[in-house]
Amino acid sequence: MTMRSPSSWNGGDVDAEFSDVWLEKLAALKNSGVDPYPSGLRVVDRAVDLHARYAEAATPEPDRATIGGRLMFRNRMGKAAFLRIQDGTGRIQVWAKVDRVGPEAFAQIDALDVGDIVWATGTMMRTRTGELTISADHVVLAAKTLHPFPDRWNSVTDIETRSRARHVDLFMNEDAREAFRRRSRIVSGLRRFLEARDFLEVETPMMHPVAGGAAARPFTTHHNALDLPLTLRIAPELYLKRLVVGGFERVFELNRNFRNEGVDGRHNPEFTMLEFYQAWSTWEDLVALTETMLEALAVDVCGSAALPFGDHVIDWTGPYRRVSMEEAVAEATGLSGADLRSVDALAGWWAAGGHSMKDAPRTVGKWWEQIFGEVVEPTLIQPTFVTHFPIEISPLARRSPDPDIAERFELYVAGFELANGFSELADAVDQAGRFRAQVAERKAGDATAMMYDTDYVRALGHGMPPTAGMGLGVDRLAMLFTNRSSIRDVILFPLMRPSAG
RNA sequence: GGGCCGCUAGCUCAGUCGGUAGAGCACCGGCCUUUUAAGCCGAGGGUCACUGGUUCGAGUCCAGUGCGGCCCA
Repeated sequence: MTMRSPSSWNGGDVDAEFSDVWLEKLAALKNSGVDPYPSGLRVVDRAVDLHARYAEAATPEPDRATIGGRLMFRNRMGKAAFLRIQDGTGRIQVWAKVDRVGPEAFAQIDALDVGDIVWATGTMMRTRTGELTISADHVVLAAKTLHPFPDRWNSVTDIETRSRARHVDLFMNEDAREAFRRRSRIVSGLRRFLEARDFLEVETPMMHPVAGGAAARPFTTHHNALDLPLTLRIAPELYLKRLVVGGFERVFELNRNFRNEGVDGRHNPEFTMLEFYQAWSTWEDLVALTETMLEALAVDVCGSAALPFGDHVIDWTGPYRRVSMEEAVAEATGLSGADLRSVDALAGWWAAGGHSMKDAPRTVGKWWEQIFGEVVEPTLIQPTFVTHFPIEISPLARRSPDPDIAERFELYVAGFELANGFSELADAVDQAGRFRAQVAERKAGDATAMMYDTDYVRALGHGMPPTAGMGLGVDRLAMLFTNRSSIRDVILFPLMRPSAG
């Protein structure tokens, strides 16, 4: 049986959920008049503050300290005990002996289990070996655990157990706590960076009549009172640009998107994306802004611009390498000149490499996309801007002087896509045509092709200033900044099948 | 969707050639007033993921299913 979780439903049977041993402990406490879940206890001190305050004091003044937290280790020795308590900041040791707390109170301390939430008050001291310790006057059970404590040495390592029971992962593993603290600093750092540049944070709908702004399958849902089919959003893009039309010239949204696709080490069906739009700008302005932002964020959050990731050290110092998709494909294939714009030449190279021709692309741009994704993408370890994307896979981006090429870029790091941005298409008539082409592809069987968004075309018709916009995958950035190879290690509660237990 | 791997006590894991189900920690009982993964003595705890098959006998071999992990598409 695996560790129980909210997703494993047993019909609410308490006796099935908790073993007899622990329910008997709980009953014994209640029978002896001890409230196992008391209210109103307050803490005055935190472990990290105590360690800082007495760092220089060999024999600290007998100042009072009052702390609370989870009992992580306990050394009982007859008529005295050491308790090591972990609060939200760290650990502090508590020393309790019977001739100070009294025999009745000591019996209750003796009955504590590792894993209990404990409150303690006393005076500061150091042990014989110099460890800062609270010599307790009172130790009180603040919340009784009903579960056996995980292995003291090995903790909980299985990624499934850690994901399903994140609370256990967090109180057992400091590196898990640190990863999620760092993720929080990444999010707040991104927010501060943009707010300092006069961006306005907005919240646009998560439920869309027409899911748009990206090539992805949506989740579907339904509004009862309006009898309205809805989809969860796959991107906030179209709403954000309608705000730019409205005159909010710098907007961003830092929030969840939902894509009804597979789950693996880099994909969770709901994921956090930063999207921002800046009027009176081009894609090249955002490339520069992105370099500035990520370098500053790495230093701010991680203390360095050179961060380990797997076997690599990623150097987040700008400027990053730039390569056009056509150059990247030329380098990968050895093709040149007209061959790079020839479906036959590209298909020939692909087939000659022994690759499958099943569902082969029918346009130059889609061949570039396929060859790039297959051959080039995994090799882009250091931050690299790939630029000048094919127009037919960029239905919301402005055309470059070459009408087959969009003013678009993507940022690749560690072999995967981290960000995607472009100069926004402002021509409502061109946009209408691009949507129609997408609808045609959808009818031809591409379930990820976009749908025609009338509201968006109508909005563009009011005139949008020349604008550039970008989306950045926050979960993936968190992976890169915390050196985690699985997205499940940086999402507190990743989607998982309900466990059988 | 395909391939490979995993699933044994609450946790981390052993389990040989098919022959009585194991260890450490946790939990329970006893001792222990400065420990540091405290220590010492003793006890309990198992639907070996599930279903079926082969066999005198299956944790072990075979097939299927479930959940998960890694790689590929």
